[in-house]
Amino acid sequence: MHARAAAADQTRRRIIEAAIALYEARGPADTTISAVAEHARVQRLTVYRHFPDERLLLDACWEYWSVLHPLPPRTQWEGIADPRQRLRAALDALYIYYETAGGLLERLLLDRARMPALVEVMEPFDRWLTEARAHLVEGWETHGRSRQWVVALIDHALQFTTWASLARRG
Amino acid sequence: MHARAAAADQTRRRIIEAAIALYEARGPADTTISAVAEHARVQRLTVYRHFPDERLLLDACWEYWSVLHPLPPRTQWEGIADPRQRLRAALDALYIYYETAGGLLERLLLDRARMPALVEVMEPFDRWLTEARAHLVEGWETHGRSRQWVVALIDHALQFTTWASLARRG
DNA sequence: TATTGAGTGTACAGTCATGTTCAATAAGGT
DNA sequence: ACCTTATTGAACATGACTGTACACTCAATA
Repeated sequence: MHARAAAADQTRRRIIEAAIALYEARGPADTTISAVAEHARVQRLTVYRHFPDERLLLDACWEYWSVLHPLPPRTQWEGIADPRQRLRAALDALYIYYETAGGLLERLLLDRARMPALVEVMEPFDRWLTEARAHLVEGWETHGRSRQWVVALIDHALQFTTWASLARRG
Repeated sequence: MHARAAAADQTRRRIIEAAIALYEARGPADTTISAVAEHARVQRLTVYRHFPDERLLLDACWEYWSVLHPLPPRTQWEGIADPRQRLRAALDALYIYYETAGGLLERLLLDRARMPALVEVMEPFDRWLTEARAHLVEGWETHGRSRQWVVALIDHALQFTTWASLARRG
């Protein structure tokens, strides 16, 4: 019970990689099981065998992909006392992440409105952002501005769309 | 030949308004002809009679909606000499537009990737942004930064996503 | 060697939207 | 009163995708 399971795992991986490729190309909401099977050069039934529910495929893809594109560890900046330097370090790390993960991430974020399951699947990403923001808004002086202003700006800087908009022009 | 044409126009308007409502709720890409007919309380065939092609419906909706939500005239700021004040005036006007038009605009921008026709339909909007940017980037002093930096920042400030992200928190 | 099971090929029923046709209705126009 | 026409209601063929079923192959395993 070894070479057998390995072959099955190989098939499973092919399916996952095909799904991710299609997610990236057309977005998960427009990716059909049929297309995944075809792209993985596998019978449609085989996909159902490995992933009876589409949600299971989604989970598997996210897990597989998360290992290839890990979110930057918060330890990189949470020791920095100066809020300005801390934010800079955090944004540097986050923007590198966006740079490498952006291909799929963009599609996932776009399709969240249409696929409720995506919101749950991407929960680690949202939690990362939320916790990072909570940490990064501490310690700033509000030069006359309201504190809400600082939060809004930092939150905006963390958004993927912000990085995408700025990166488009360098 | 009067009350007759008026009634037909009324039906046409009901269809357009129903379509816009659905575009705003689910996005144009996920709006079916059947749903439009149902929402307008009209037979599906009637929709086809008025708009043989889905593209024609899209055009009619954009035209109808554009009148209700006109883009701010560029004359509001193009006379201002100081680039800083000029940008401020332009952003004020644009953000008011986003405030009122955002409901549908957000959906249209989201669905552009899936509906090539949308890109053509929204061409006036894109052209507005392009021309505004070309005008607004003039006259700035680049304090050591490259000129590309100025363009990127102004372009970013004009984006709908920027307004949406900042407006979410005030 | 007999068995197990992953994967195949085909098939069928069900759903949903499309696009088109046809006869019937009801109201406006002349 | 007679024509015109927008709208209706029903029908039909088509296409894409889903989910499930069944019989089959072939290689790994015990």
